[in-house]
Amino acid sequence: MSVQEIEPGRRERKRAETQARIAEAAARLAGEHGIAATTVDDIAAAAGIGRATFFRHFDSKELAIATGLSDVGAHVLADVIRAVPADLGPLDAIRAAYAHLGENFDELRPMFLEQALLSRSSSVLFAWTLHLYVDWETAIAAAIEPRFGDLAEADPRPRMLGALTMAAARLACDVWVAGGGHGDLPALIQTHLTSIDLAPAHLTPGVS
Amino acid sequence: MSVQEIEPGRRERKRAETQARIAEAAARLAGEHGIAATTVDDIAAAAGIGRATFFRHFDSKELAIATGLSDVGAHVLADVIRAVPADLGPLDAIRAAYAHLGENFDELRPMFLEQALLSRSSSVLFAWTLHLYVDWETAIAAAIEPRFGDLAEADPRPRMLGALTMAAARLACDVWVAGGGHGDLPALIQTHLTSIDLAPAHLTPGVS
DNA sequence: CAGAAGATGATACTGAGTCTCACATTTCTG
DNA sequence: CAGAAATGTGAGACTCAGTATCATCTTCTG
Repeated sequence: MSVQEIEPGRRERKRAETQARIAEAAARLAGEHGIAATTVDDIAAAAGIGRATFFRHFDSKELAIATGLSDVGAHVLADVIRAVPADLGPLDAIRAAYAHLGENFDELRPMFLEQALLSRSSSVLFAWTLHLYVDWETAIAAAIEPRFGDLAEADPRPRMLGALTMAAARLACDVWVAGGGHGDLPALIQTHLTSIDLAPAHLTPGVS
Repeated sequence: MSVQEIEPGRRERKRAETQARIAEAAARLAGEHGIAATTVDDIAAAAGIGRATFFRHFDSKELAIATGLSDVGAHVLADVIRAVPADLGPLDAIRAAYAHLGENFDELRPMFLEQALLSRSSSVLFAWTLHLYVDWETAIAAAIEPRFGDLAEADPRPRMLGALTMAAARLACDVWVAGGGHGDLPALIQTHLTSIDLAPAHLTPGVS
């Protein structure tokens, strides 16, 4: 009850800022000099912290890089989903969010391509990228949950749809990168997302 | 054209055997003493090879452990899918394969639970487990591909369905582990797999 | 059987990740 | 507002993962 009034704790905010600074430095240095040539000491120095502090924020070098690479482009999806008209169903909301994110894709294209190539250049980094995807899955699931009208207790659908969304993004990105980064990535993601038809009518009754 | 006649190369077979021996030793030692307490030297010694040879077979300690953990239970899915009646559609084939694998699940339950807990006990190991899942995705996609009647060039459906299958397995396993490993894991996977209804009719026309 | 190609083990080296400790900063409490 | 408690920080030491090199041995090819 003295200096800080509105804030939700000064420590937490500083911590988040430091974390973002580390991730940004990690991704930038890895992009400039390559992953192998970027040491934790370099990243820590660039972020203005000590080496020990680095590991208090990230479990590994690769996780910091992966976080820095994707903070720019992906975790925002959950926020966009929340901002989309409330009368859209879960899947439609995701599609609308991707459409919204794709609007100024051309500006971001070079950055996206560089990040996609980098995260696929090392299997360690790719593994950590996949680990991050699980976090986003959870975030997406939480964001679309209110849009299910008939949600039972412990309903698997939000999580499954979150996983499906991230899978669509990842596989579409694979195709996009294989094509040299030309082509419309957001549209590719939408194509992937809506490619499979899992209507109950297609299930053969009696199979197990 | 002297001693080896039928074999597909002696080198390749030995290499596969060594790899399996390493993975088995890695998973066993990690299960007995924990991941942190298991060094690459230990694993190499237990597998009867030198330290340098270990890294010629696996990119990391965690990948070897993850491979050893899951070789027992999951990569076989693709083979089972191929063995299932040819007139079943892609999704039905996957469901039938899970049903088949679930038949003697009770015997394997303790092993599955131990492995699931272990792979979730360390975020590094979990990241590498996710990395393996991508390989399985690909294997599953290849196995169900012939079951799509109308497959276009570079059709995303097999890969998407592969990803969906692995997501269902992973998320169901999360729920299963959270419930203490009681409950019917194969049935949980099936529930997850068929939970989301992605019929085209549900897509609102005009949403971007 | 001889040479090519590849696998192996030993060794040395870099750097990731962990731990501990002294010190600084923030938050809590009276 | 002060002092206490809790938490964040950097520095240094240490273990071990992961890489590179080289001599030796095994497997394939003709």
